[in-house]
Amino acid sequence: MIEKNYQPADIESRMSRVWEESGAFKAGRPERKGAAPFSIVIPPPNVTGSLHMGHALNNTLQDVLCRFERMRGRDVLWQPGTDHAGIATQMVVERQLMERQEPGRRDLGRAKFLERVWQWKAESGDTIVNQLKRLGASCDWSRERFTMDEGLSRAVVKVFVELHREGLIYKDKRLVNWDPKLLTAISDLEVEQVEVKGSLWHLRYPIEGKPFNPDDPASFIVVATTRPETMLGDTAVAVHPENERLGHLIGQHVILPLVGRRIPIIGDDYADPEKGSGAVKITPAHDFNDFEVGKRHGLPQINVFDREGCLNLVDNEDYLRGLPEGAQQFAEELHQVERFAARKRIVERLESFGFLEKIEPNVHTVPHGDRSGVVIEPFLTDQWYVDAHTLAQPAIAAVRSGATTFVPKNWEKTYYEWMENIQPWCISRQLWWGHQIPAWYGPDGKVFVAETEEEAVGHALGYYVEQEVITEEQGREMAEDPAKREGFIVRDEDVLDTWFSSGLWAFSTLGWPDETPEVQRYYPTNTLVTGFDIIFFWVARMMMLSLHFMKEVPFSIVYIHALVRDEKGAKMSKSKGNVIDPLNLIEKFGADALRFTLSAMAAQGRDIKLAESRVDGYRSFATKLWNSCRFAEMNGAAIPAGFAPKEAKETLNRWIMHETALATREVTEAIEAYRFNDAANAIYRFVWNVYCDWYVELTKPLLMGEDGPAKTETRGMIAWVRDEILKLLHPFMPFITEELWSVTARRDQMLVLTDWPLKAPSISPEQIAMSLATPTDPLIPPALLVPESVPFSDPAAEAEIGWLVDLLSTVRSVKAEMNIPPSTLTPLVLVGASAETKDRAQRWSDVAKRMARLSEISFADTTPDGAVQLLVRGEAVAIPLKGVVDVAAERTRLEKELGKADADIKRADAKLSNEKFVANAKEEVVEEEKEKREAAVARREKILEALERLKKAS
RNA sequence: GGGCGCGUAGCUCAGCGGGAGAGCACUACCUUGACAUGGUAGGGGUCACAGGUUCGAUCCCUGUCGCGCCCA
Repeated sequence: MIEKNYQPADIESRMSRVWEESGAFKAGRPERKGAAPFSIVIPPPNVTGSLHMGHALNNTLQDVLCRFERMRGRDVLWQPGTDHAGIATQMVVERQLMERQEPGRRDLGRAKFLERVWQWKAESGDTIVNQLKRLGASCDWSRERFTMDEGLSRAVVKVFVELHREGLIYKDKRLVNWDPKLLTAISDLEVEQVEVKGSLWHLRYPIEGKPFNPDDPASFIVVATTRPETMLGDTAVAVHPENERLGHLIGQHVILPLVGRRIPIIGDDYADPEKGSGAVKITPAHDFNDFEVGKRHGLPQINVFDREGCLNLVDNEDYLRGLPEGAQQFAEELHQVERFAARKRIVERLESFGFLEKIEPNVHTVPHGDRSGVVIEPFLTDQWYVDAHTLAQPAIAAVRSGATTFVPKNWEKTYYEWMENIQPWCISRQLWWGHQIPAWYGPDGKVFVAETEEEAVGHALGYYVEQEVITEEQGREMAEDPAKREGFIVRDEDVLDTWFSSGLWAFSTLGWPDETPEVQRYYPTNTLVTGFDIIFFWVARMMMLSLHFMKEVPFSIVYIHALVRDEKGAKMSKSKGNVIDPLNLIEKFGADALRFTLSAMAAQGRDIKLAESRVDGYRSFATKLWNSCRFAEMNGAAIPAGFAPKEAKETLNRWIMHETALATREVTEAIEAYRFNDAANAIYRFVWNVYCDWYVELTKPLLMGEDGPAKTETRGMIAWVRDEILKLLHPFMPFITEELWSVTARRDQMLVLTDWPLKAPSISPEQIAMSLATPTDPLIPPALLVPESVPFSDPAAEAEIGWLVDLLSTVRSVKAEMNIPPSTLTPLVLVGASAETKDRAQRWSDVAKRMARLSEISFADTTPDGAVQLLVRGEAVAIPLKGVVDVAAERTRLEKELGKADADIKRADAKLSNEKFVANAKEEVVEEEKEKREAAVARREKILEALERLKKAS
C-alpha cells in the first residue's frame, strides 16, 4: 500500500539502510563477474568537512552516472573515501585542545598529539561520509579509504622514494609561500590573491658620496614600495637600463637608510620606469620577483624575519654583515617586532629623518593563506619539491592525444595553460599530521631516503662507517638500538602536502602498490567528476602521478561541473553568510528534490545559481509522481502475467508506449552525453505533461467503466509505464523511486539493480557480423547500417491521441476566452469531418465530454449560425452558443486570429518569393514554409467564413 | 595585463542558423472520484547594444557596454 502522503524523511532514512544491508552498491557482485566494469573514484572530501552545495552537486552527478551504469548491467565501483587534510585537521584538533583548556600541541609533543588526531578522526571523521549517504550516494562503502590508511601510506612512501631516486623529487632552498600563522610552507595553489587598499611608500635612499639633503633630489634616489618594512633586507636598488631620468645612476651605490648598508644601483628590466618612482628596492629574501632579480645579479639574500613574521635582527649574521657601528643598537630596538608593527615604526623613523617622500594610496594584490587568512610571507627555506615540469609532459600528451578528454572540452585549455607553465611543486609541510617524509639525515646533513627506517638507517650507517665517522662496532649498535642512534640519525620532521597522497587516489585506493585484482579490474577508471577549481589541485596531479606509476591515464573522461553559487550569483562563503546548507534543503524538501534540482540545473559550462524555490518545485514533482502511483494502485494497476506492452490493442495504450519509447531514448542519450539537465527535464516532462496530464486522465473513463479486455490491458499498461518511469527516474530520485518500486508490486529485486529500459533493440554480435560481411555502401561504416530505431513506434496512435489532445486543449482555451464558466456544458459540432475524424470522435466521445465539459458531440456539414468556430488540425469545430456567445468578444477573437494568419502568410510569402531563399535554403525548409503557408491560407478562409456568419447572426 | 565565460519573461535558468522555452512568481477560474504540494486557461521578452557574414541571426564573426571567474 502506498502511504497517503509523500514523506521524504521517512523514506530516505529507511531506504539508506535497505540498500546498505543488501550490498547493492558493492562492486564485484558475483552475478556481474562477466560484466564490463565501470569505475569512478570520488573526489575525496576533506575529513574535517561537512557537506556543502559543491559536494551535493558533485556527488549527485556521480551517483546519477553510477546508478545509470549499474542499471545498465555494469559492474560499478564507486570508490569512496576521505583525505586527511593536513593543515585543516591539525587546526581543528588544536582548536579543540584550546577549547577544552588542555595542553597545546607543542606541550603534548608529536606522538601524543597524533594520538589525539586519530582519536578525533575516530569520533568525527565520518561526518561527511554519513552526509553523503543521506544524499543517496551509492558508493561501495565497504571499500571506503582514507589517505592516512596503512595501505595508502605505503603507496605514498613508495612514490616518494621512487621519484626521489629518479631525481624527480629533490630538496631545494627557494622562496616559498610561508604562512606565519600556521608556521608552514604552502603551495602556490593554497595562496589566494586578495585585492587590498594599501599604500605606496616613496622612500629616499641617499646616494653614496653625496651628503643627504631632503631638499636636494640629486642627493638621493626615490624608491616606491608597498612593503617598507622589508627595506631592512634590501640588497640593491633597480632601475630600468633605458630609464632616461635615472639610468645614469646605475653602477653607483646607495646607503640604506636607518641600516647603513651600502648597496648597488643596478639596471634591470624588472624596474618599470612608468610605475611608482621608476626605481624599486630589491629584497631577494622577501619577494618572488626580487628573488629572481637577485639571482640575475648575484645579490645576497638577507632574511630579516623569523618564522612567525617578526623581525629577526640580533645575531642575524646576514643582516649585520658589513654594517657600520651602531647597527647593533638599532637591531636590538626592532628585534622581535611583529611585521606590521615594524612597518609602522620603520616608516615613522624614516619620516623623522626625512627619508619618506610621500605616501600614495595604492590598490594591489596581497597573497593570503587560504586556511589561515593571514598575509603570506615569501620566505627562504629548505623544502622538498616535485619536478612537476617533467611529470607534466606525459600528462599534457595524454590529453592532446585524447586518451583523457575533458567534458566540456573547453577546460582542456585551462589544463594546458596550467600544465605548460607549471612550477616546481613544494610538497613539504611543517606540520605533524600527514605522511612524514621518508628521509633521514646524518650528522653532516646528508640525506638518506628509503621506504623504511631500517633501510635508511642501514644506508646511513654504512656510509658513515665507510667515511670513518663511526666505527663498524658503533654502526652495529646503532642499527640494533634506535635509542643509540638518537641524535645521530634523525628523520625529517616534515610531512607531505595532502594533495601528494590524493594525487595517487585513482590507484592507491585500489590497493596499489600491491598487485590486487581491483587494480587489474577497475583501473583505469572511467570518469572523473569534479569542479573546475580542482583541475590544478587534483586532476593535474592525478594525471601526472598516475601516468608515471601506472603508465596509463587514471580516467578517460573528466567531467567538469559548475560551481554552485547563491541565487544572486555570488560564490557561497561563510564570511558572506550566503551559504545554503544542503542538509537543510534535504530536511525541508527531501534528498530526491535536491538531487533533481541540481541535476536539472547542471547545464554544461554554466554556474548554478541556486534558488530555493526550484527545490520546492521539484519536491512538488516528487509528490506528483507519488500521487500518480497512488492513482494506479487505487485502480488496480498491475502487470498481468505474460503482458507484452508492444502487443497492446488500445490506441491509447499504444500511444503511451510510443511516448515512453521517446522519453526513454531522450533520457538515456542525455545521460550518455553528460547532459544531466536535459535528462532531468525530459523525464520531468514525460511524467508530468504526458503521463499524468494526458495518459492517466484519458484512462479514467476506461478504468471507471466495466471490466473487460480493454480495462485489463489499460491496468497493465499503467503499471508498465509507471515501472518504466521509476527506472528512468531512479538515478535522479533514488529514494522515492525505490520506495514506490517496492510498494507497488512484488518484485524480484530492488530497483537499484533492475535493468535500465532499452533505448533501442540491442544489436547482437551476429547482426554486427552480418553488417560487416555485407557492406552495401563502402562509404558508410557498418555500425551505421543498423537501423537507428526506438523499440516501439506508432505514428497512427500518435496521430489519433494527438488530435484528441489538440481538440481538448483548443476547446478549453476558447471556452475560457469566451468567459464560459467551466461548469457550463456546451455542445460541440464537428464540421465537415472526415471519416477518420468521425471515428475518432466517436471513440473518444466520453472522454472529450468529460474533459472539455461538453454536453454532446455531433456532426454537421456547415458551421451553425452563431457558433464559435475553431480549427483543430485543419478541420473546423464549432461550439453553437446562440445567445451565450458574446458577439463582440468573438469578433475580436476572430480578428486577432485573422491577424495571425495574415502575418503568417505574409512571412511565408516574403520567404518564398525570395529567389535566393528558394535556391539556398534546404529543401525541407522550403517545403516546410510552403506547408505553413497553405495551412495559414486555409485557416484564413475558415476565419473569414466565421466572421461572415457572425455578421449574419447579429 | 593574459585567458575563460556570461548578459534571453518579474526571479532562477534552458535553447544556440529557419515562426522565442521551462520552473518559480503573477492573473482569472475550478474543492471533477491520485494529487489544492493540485487542475484549467492566461498575461508577460526590439533574446544587452552596434556593425558584419547569410536567402535568413537570439544563435556565427567583429566591436562597445555591463557582470563574473581564473591566471599573472
